[in-house]
Amino acid sequence: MSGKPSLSTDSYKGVRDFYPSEWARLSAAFSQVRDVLSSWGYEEYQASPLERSELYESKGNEEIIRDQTYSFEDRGGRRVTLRPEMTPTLARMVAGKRRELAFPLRWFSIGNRFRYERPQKGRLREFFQTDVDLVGLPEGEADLEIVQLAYSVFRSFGATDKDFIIRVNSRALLSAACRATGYTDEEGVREYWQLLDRKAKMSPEEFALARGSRRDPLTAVEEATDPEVKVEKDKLLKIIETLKLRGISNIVFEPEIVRGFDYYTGIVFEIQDTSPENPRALLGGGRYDGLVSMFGGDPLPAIGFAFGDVGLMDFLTTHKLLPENENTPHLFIGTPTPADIPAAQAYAATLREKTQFRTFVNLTEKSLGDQIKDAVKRKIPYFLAYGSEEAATKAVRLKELLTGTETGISQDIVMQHIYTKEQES
RNA sequence: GCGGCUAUGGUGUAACGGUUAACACUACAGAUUGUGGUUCUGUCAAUUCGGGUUCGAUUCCCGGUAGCCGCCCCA
Repeated sequence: MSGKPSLSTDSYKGVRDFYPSEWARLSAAFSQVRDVLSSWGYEEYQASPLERSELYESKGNEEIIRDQTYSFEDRGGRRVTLRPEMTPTLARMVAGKRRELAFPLRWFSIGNRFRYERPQKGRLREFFQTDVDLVGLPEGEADLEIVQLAYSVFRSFGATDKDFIIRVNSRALLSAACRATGYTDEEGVREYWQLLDRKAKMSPEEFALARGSRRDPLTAVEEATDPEVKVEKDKLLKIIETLKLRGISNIVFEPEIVRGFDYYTGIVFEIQDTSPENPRALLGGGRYDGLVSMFGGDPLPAIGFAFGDVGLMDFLTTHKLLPENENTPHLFIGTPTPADIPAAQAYAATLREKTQFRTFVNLTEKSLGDQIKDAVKRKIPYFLAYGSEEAATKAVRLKELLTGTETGISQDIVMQHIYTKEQES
């Protein structure tokens, strides 16, 4: 390359390229998540990232839509938004077929989300998120299952209860506390919640100053003298108690957590990393009983949670829990001369035929020595040369590149040999 | 949207107001034409972009862009 490149190889601002080794790690984590969710009977669904803009606007707060999503007009004059979150899509899909679906639904989806924001730590313009929802059941056992499921996902990676903490609160409790302290107007309540959301970043004095002279709803939660507050608080404490009895030791009542979404109506919760380097919420969720009815019809209760890939990978890295995944081919089949390629390809085909065996044939004109170098560089564990000699004798010399040992065996048992070796290690 | 810091080959670093911008790794080629890793030799490859100061700028100044960090926001 000489001179200046006319075209940048950088990815677009705030999005990532995943080269095979990186994608292998991420997709291994996704597989793990899929396995756990499937084992609980949750079914995967998928939808396009393109949505009509109204889907997000109908929840209010137009500023967010305008400033913080990728929105544009298509050639037919339709306003389009790249989905910033999955829940409205889920609600739309559920509402669209509510007469034919078998409730309760246990659904999940793993896919990309887009937010037009300034990229910074843990926040990108495109990220992958797993959304898990249980639709059609009112508060009760469904709430317990969803929290248990979130816990199980993290535990399945090998995390212990010390690695993370589940913080639980209730929107119903917060609402009752606000009413009890005289926050009657919706706007005032929302302002207070936003303030509460930031409380962790503020000093107590700053918080008191920002709150003004009114009585703090958190005090009402603490005292629980108001009957309505007491009912909600007892209900929440009971849930936490039950979850502890079911083996979740790292769950706490945290009256300050709010979660950002407006549509939450009941329990809200988040999972936080306990390591000091990674103080962000890794997973968030809650009950949203009103969302589906925005599409008409009776309210349909639902509860769910979501977690992003960035936080998850940070968590797994800091706690050394990254699952191993090998996308790497098992075997490099070298060819002494280009004329050997057809025979080698035919042999490779027989190796692939019955299993997921990952192998390919050298198509370059490099010498066998260079082909081996190539295989080493690609971190491929096995190498064999396939040429006229092997085609005639039906025997190959299988080379284990890590140790340098070479085994002369019948070409029919190569796969078996490699699998046996892998099981031993 | 606001603020701070940063920007040198593909990667990680170095240096300087003045001739060929250094080193390591990587890549590529060869020593080595049916069996690698070591070693040796060689080659390719960079001062983010625009403007200013200056005899001269990669270096100093301003702006753009990008990255990181913080704020706002997090629906």
